[in-house]
Amino acid sequence: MEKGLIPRDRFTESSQTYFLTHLHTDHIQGLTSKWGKGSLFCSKLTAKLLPFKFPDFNLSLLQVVDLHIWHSFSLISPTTRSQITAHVMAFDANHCPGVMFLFCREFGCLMYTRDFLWEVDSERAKDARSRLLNVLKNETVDVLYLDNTYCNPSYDFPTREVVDIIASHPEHDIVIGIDTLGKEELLIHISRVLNIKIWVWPERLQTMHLLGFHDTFTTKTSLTRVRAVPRYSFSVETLEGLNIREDYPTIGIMPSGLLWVLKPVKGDGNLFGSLLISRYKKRQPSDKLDGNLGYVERYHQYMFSIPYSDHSCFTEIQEFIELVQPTNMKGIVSSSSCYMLTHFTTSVAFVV
DNA sequence: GCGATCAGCT
DNA sequence: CACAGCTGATCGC
Repeated sequence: MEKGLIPRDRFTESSQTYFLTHLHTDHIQGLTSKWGKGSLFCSKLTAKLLPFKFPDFNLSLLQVVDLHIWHSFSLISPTTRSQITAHVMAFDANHCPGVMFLFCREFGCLMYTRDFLWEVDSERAKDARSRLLNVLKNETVDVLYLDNTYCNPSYDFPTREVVDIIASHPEHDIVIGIDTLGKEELLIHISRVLNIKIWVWPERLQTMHLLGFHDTFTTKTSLTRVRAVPRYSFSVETLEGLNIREDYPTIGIMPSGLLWVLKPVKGDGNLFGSLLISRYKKRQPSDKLDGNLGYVERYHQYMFSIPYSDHSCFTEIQEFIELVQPTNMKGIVSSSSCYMLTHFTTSVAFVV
C-alpha cells in the first residue's frame, strides 16, 4: 500500500481514517471527549464502552464495524489524489475486549492484530480459526502487524493455577488486582469453576454489564469472599493491614504476564509450608528469559503472582502466524522483535 | 478551575 | 526490558 494509507489507532496525528481496536490507555492517545478529527471505526462493544470513558463524545462520529463482515470506506490517494475504495474486516482479538483489523484493497492486504490473544484450544478458538481461514483463502496478507509482546518460548499462561490458589485457601478472603478493562475471562473462569460470585467496584460492575456479564459480578461484599479490586488500590501493605484482624485472613493475587515486575520479598521464601509452595517451583533470577515462566510465585506471605495475560503467549503467536502466512511481518513491540527474528525468519520476511 | 499533556513510578 | 495503568506537576484556555 502507498504510504499514508495505512490506518492505525493513533489519534494525535492527522489522518483520513481512524480505527480504534480497544480502549486501553496506551491505545487511545489523542482521543478525548471533544474528538472531532473525523470518523472513528470501532467494534460495537467498544462503541458501547466509549461513552463511559468519554462522556461527551460525539457518537455520530462512530462507525461501527461488525465482526466478520467486510466494510467499505473511501480514501484519497496522497499521490494521485484519486478516490480509492478500501475494505476492512474486524475479528475478535479477545483482548479486554478488542478487535483485529484486516484491511484490503486492490493491490493487497494488511492485517493489524494490535493487542490480541489468539486462543488455540477452546470451541471459540476453533470458530475463530475457521472464520479467519475462510477469509484468507481468498486473500494474501502482505504485511502482518503483530502483537509480539510475549513472543518468546518462555511465555505460557496457564489459567488453572489461580483457581488452585483460591481453592486451597478456603477460609481466606481473596483480593485480585485488575485494571479498568481486561482480564474478564480470568474472573469468569474463577467464578464458573468455584461457583462463586466476584465482587467488583461499582464502575467496574457497570462495565461488566456493558460487556454482557450480568450474573457473575456483584458489588455486595456479603455475597462472596473473592474481590477484584483496582490494581493500584492494594499492595502488600494493604494486605498486611487486612491480616492484622485474624477473623478475615486475606491473600492477594496479581495476574500479570510480566512476572519480573513483581519483585519477591527477600527472606520470605520458605516460611510457609502450604501446598502451593511445594507444588510450584520457586523461580530463580536466572530463569527470567530462558526458563519456563509459567508457574505461580508466592512472593510474599499474603501475595501471589500468577502468569496471566490478555496477550497471546508464544505458542499462540506461532499458531496465528502459521494460519495467516503473511508475506512480511512486523512486531508492534520493538524489544521483542529480536525473538521474532530468531524464531520465525525461516518462513517470513521481516519489515524493519 | 478545568482539561490536556508529560514525567515518574510501578 | 514493558503490561496498563496511576499520581502529580505543568501548561494553555
